[in-house]
This record gives sequence, structure tokens and C-alpha cells, in this order.
Amino acid sequence: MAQSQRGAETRARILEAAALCFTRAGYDSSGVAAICDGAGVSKGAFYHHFPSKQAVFLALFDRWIDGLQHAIDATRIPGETVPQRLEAMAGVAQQVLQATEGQIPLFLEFWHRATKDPEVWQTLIEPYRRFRATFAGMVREGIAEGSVRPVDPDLAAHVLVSLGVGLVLQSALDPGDDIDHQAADQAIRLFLIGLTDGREQ
Amino acid sequence: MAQSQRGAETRARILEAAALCFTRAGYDSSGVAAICDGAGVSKGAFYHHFPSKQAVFLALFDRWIDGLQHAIDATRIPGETVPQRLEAMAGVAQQVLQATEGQIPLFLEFWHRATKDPEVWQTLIEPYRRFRATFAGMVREGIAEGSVRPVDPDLAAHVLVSLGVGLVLQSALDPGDDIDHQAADQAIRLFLIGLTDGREQ
DNA sequence: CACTACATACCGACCGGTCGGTTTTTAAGC
DNA sequence: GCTTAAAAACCGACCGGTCGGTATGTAGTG
Repeated sequence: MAQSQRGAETRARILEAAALCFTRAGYDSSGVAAICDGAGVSKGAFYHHFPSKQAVFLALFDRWIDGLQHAIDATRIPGETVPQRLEAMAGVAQQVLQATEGQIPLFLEFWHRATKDPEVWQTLIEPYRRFRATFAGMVREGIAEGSVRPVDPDLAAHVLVSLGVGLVLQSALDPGDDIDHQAADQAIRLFLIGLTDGREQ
Repeated sequence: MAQSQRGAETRARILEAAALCFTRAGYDSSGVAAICDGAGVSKGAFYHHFPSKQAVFLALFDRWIDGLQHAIDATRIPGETVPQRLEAMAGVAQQVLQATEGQIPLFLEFWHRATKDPEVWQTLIEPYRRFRATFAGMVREGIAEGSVRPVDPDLAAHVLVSLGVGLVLQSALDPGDDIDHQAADQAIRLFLIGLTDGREQ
């Protein structure tokens, strides 16, 4: 632990600087030199801690996913109905995105590169499908307990994730500070009405 | 005019080749040389017709927006209620995206570069806001005619566009051939239930 | 001859990654 | 606690290659 405290700090600084560069300029336009500069570190140090520029990018992605997963797990409060949990999730997702302060462009960067590079795709698609499966499971659960209309769970999950992705993407393009915060809640609420169709929750 | 027929064809070939390259490899990874190669044209010809690589990209974007706008205008059938028109729009949007066959990654490319380059952003944000205003207007109209619940029109438009963007983005990342086609319809339908809340349409 | 529509060769900047060498930290022997 | 050797951390010059864009020349046409 204290073994390589200095090394760990340098590594963290590189990650931080890389996140900033990728967020501001994008992956392709961010040179390794610029990242090193931002981290106050030489190129040698960079390649000592990471085998490639892409490795830093993927490490950043893993860190991001871990945070998201952790936040989602926190909403697993038993004893509530599925619609209630979905509604709670809207607040959490929004809170996560706000906590990662301005890292939304980074999310777009992940998405973009995943469609170009197979390795990035592999890394992104796994948690992505896991999330979708989680939502589908919740919908299925809701149908079983009668709080949700009998819709295709996979389709509903697909729509739900689309909603989330779309909201994030829009705030990346055109950050409307006040709108964005309301939008997630409103979107989920509208969607929930469609799902429950006036049932008792 | 017949004079510039050859020129127009060359220009079209360059645009076509550029679309293919950008779709497959992305903007940054597509060299001008590769585009010229794909078009069967020299670099001189390229820079004769376009002042820069970015100009080709923006020209491609304009072409895409024109197609989309044209398709949306086609749904302006008077005499139908707003929910009916929104539902029809789901089919049209899907048809447009399918007609431009596999150009969904190009859409992502537009979005991505808009967040990095001010000029691209300017070009994208204008039609984008116009679309959103159109939707907001439709929702407002629906509220007036009583076919839509009294929600905030701008917020509803925001959510609606998010849904569209999210659906397109997902199909760019993970094309589920069968799901994607149903998803747009199903999504709009669920959303419409939320908007109308069981009113007569 | 003048003008459009191209072709070819070429330039300078930049970028990811390497490499030989230097400094700092750690661990072992005494 | 001191010495020392090895290992980890770090430095910065450098390389091969790519890329956007330019300069210059030419073939065809009105």
C-alpha cells in the first residue's frame, strides 16, 4: 500500500488530466503530450503506468461505470413497488451525472469510440446490456406484482435506456441548466403513466 | 450548365465517398487521401470542390438535415389530431433513418463533432432547436384541442427529442435488427399514453 | 487565350510510441 | 542505523509515419 504511494498518485494525476483533455477536446484531438503536460508528468511516466493511450481511456470508462453501478445498486430498497423504484432512479441518475460534473462529454466520447473500435465496444457493451437486463427485470417484476401493464419487458427496457441516453446526450450538446434537471423526472413520470396506465401504485 | 455537369458528378462522388468513410471510420480517422481514393479522384479535385475536409462534413450534414426536414413536413396532414400525427411521425423518422441505410453512425459523428467544434455546433444547433420548437408547438396545439394533458410543452418536446436521439444512438451502438423497428413505435405509443392519459383521441 | 477541372509532387506540423539513461524508493545484509 | 544493490518511477530526446493543405503543372473547352 505505502509500497508505491508516489506511483499511485502519479497514476491518478494522469487519469485526471486525461479525463479533462478527453472531455474538452475529445480522444483523437488529445495528444499524449498534452495529457502529460496537464498531469505535470513526462511521457516516460505516462507509458510506465499505461501501455497505451487507449488504456487510459478504458480505465477512465471503468471508473465511470463503477460509479454508475454503485449508484444504481443504492436504489435497491426492497418493499417498494417497481414504479416507485423507477421514479427514485430518475433522481439518482441525475445526481450521478451531476456529481461527475461536466463529464457528460466524456460519456459521448465513450459512445462514439465504441462504434469505431471493437475493444472499446466490448468494454462498453457488457455493462450496457447488464443495465438493460436490470431494467427489463424490474419491468417483469412490476408486471408480476400487477403494478405495470403487460408490455414486452425487453422493449420497455430499450425505451427506458433510450430515454436516459437521449437526455444525457442532449445535455452534452446543449446544456440547459434548468431544463435538464426537470427533464429526467418529467420523462420518467410520463413514461411511468404509459407503463402503469392509471393503475394503483 | 452542361459545362459543369462533370464537375457536379465529381462533387457528388466526393460527397458519397466521404459519407462512407466518415460512417465507417469516423471523421478524425478518415484521411482526405482515403476519401479521394474512394471517389476515384485526386487531391487536387477534392480541394477544387471543397475548401477543407470540414466543409465536406458540413455539406453532408446539410444534406441529411434537408432530408429529415422534408420527411417531417410530409407528416403535416391537417385534419388529424396531434397524437395521431405524433404516432405517424414515429414511422416516418424510422423510415428516414432506414432509407439513409446505415448512416446512423454518421448521425453520431455529427453529434460528437458538434460538442468539440463551434462551427459544427452552430450548424447542428439551429435545425435541432427548430425541431424541438416544432414538437413543442404540436404539444401546445394538442393541449389546446384537448387531446393532450396540460404538460409543459417545452419539457415534453425535450423528452420527446431525447427519446428519438436515444433510440437512434442505441441502434448505432448495438443494432438489434428486430428490436429497433418496434422500439420507435412502442416508445411513441407508451409516451403518448403518458401524454394523453387515457383521453379520447 | 482564358478558364474550369483536374492531377502530382511536396511541405511542415503533429502524434503515438520507444529507448537509453537518471533519480528515487525499497529491501536486504551487516 | 548504515551501506548497498536492485527495482520501481521517471525523464526527455527521438523516430517513423500520417495527415491536412498547398504549389505547380496540364488537358480540355468555349
